[in-house]
Amino acid sequence: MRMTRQRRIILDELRKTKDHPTADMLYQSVRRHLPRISLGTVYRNLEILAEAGMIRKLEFGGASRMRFDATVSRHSHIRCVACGRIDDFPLDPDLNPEEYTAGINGYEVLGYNLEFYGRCPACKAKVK
Amino acid sequence: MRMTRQRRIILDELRKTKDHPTADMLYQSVRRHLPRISLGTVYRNLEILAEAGMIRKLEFGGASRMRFDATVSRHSHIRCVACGRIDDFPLDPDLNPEEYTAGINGYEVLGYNLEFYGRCPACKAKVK
DNA sequence: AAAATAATAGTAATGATTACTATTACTGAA
DNA sequence: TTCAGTAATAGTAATCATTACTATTATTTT
Ligand SMILES: [Mn+2]
Ligand SMILES: [Mn+2]
Ligand SMILES: [Zn+2]
Ligand SMILES: [Zn+2]
Repeated sequence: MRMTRQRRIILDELRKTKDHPTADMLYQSVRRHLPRISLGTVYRNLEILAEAGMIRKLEFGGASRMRFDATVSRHSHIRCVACGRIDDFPLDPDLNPEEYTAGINGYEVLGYNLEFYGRCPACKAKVK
Repeated sequence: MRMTRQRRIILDELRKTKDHPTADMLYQSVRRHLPRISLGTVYRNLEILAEAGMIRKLEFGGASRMRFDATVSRHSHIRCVACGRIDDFPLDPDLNPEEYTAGINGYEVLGYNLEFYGRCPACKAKVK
């Protein structure tokens, strides 16, 4: 993977913020450094950087757009139901989701979504 | 809310299955009873039924399409990473997510996503 | 029955993401 | 230092699930 000027700046801009910007938000800030970059390049590089494990791609249920995160260590998020803002939500491995009542990051916690992923019986059987 | 023929059949078809069909899958099965129904009507009624609390609308991170569920009581789901199939995943309120290692529904559990929602400090301040 | 209202079928628009393509930039031998 | 091979880019078009629009039809109320 070549670290092109475009790729470098996209990564730097993402690392600058504690937000979890969309591709388009990132496109806007990268454009201040590279006015001729295209949105497609931003998408492609975010995908490649995520693939390489240098950033994380976040897709929330209910929200239409993907978000990107420079923090790759495992953590959860909390989304404001009013404005859509997304903040980090550090997990305590000893707590179950019901027990997070304290207002982390100043948020009022209203609820959570928990979904699992895995391999179904049929797909397990197929490839072993 | 009028219980039209279309709305009734959409609800019935959803209740017939333990799957978590997309709007289009439902559209296909409803069409066997009402060949002239439009996809827009299916979407609109699913929205209205969800609003009324008669069904649940599910939106998973990573999956592009919304899913619908006739079971309205609180439960989680597990998605097969290979084929996209979605099954119910009953939650034990005393367990934290890490502890679901046993293969529920015959699934091999690979991981989970946990996201919270609430109101951020700014939005809390705004409307009280 | 007439008027008011709700819902529908069919179609168009939306919008985020992905795909395509001709051009440009980098790389690493000869 | 060429020069071929490859990777990446800018710009644009396509995709596709969902939503919006609109003229018509169905149901309820008066
Ligand atoms: Mn984060
Ligand atoms: Mn379910
Ligand atoms: Zn907010
Ligand atoms: Zn499967």
